[in-house]
Amino acid sequence: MTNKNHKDLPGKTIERLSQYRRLLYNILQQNKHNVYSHELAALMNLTPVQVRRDLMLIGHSGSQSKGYNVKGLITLIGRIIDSETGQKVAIAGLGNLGRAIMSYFSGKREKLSIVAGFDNDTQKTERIIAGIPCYHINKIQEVIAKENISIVILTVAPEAAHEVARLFLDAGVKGILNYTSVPLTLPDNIHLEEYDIVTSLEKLAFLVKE
Amino acid sequence: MTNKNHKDLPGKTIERLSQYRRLLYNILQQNKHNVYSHELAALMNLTPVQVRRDLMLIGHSGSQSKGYNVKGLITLIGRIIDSETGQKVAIAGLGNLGRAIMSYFSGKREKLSIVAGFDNDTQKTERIIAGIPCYHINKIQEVIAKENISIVILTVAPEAAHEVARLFLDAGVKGILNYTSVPLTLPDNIHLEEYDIVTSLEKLAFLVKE
DNA sequence: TAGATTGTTAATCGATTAACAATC
DNA sequence: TAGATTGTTAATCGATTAACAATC
Repeated sequence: MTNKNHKDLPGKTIERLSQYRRLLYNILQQNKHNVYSHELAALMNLTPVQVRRDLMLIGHSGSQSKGYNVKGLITLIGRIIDSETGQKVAIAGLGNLGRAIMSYFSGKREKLSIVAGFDNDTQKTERIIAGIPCYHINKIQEVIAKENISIVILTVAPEAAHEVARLFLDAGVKGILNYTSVPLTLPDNIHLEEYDIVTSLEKLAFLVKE
Repeated sequence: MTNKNHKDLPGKTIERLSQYRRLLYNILQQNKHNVYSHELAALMNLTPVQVRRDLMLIGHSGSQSKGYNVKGLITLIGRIIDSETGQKVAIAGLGNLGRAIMSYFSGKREKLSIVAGFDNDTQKTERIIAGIPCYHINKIQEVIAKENISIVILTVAPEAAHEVARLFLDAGVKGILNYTSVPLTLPDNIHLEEYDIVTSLEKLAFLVKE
């Protein structure tokens, strides 16, 4: 049964859809037009059942003889996770991490592009880094409105995290990807993803020492 | 009841312990020696119950009048997640992301230190970056053994991910923190944490567009 | 005593996996 | 028909939250 309401797809399924798509592009480049659930599963370290269940949830069906059609699946995933009109992203904080993300993303996703960088250090602003124009943070309001930016990636220093987040919220941003080590508390209508490098390294260290 | 067997603490609890500890250090710096579960919860965007349950699982008890003792809790968390002797970490890939992590970590954790960087570009190796000596990847075996490094952070290009991971496994590393966008398949006795920036940004974009 | 808090079990929620029918 | 595969429900597992007793 097709699940028309993509809003209520499990969060983990959404994450995997993003990863399936990337692998599917690779598969297509190898001129392979169909793929079995166990092949995708092996590539992603999952069980074939989980792959089939994810595809069931988005209403993509395959054939027992040939598996799933790669192009069709790429298209469907795009219809689900991409926005039709495209979404624009800003980066706050142009240190090593900010620049790493900038150059990593540069031109990768059609529907999701980083279009502005911000920093409070004038040495780093009013110029173009990795193809992306960079501004002083006192231009947040102006640039966010003009470019219609809906998402910001926070890579600022911990001390500045709360304040900078607030500036972007006031400017109208709807989602924050928080790479500072400071947990943020945001209004309910703002979406938040947080990731903390220290935490994941400490967790791994805990697992390794056992 | 004290859970002596820290091995089977829930993974999510381990992650939160790392974050509690960081906040507790801040609290201590403000000369606050006790903290209530609702205070910690507010700082981390959790419910007080969840905080209390985590602390129950590690066997730390508080007082109804004063809450939890900050120093005692820091010490206990350290006993659980740190290794007594300390653990050493290498970074593979000295691009923007690798360097961001290096400078971020530099001297932050006593029991967990990044002691070597590796790259295949000789321009970036045989020198010291952010206080950390950097070597050509043909020295992996030698350096990992000499320094007794048990964890590697992978920030290499996607094409190189599998090959480089293998080199480190062969050299005896026990855990991999994978920041390449390539999912890795590893032997059961090797611990793995993966994080993919593109996936989290795409997930956030999906949530925002709804 | 009333109010605030900790500590703990049971219930719920979310995600994965087992089991198996249906199809090629 | 036998074997491999997809599709789907039910069972299980893991994590969070609700409920409440105990204590200061």
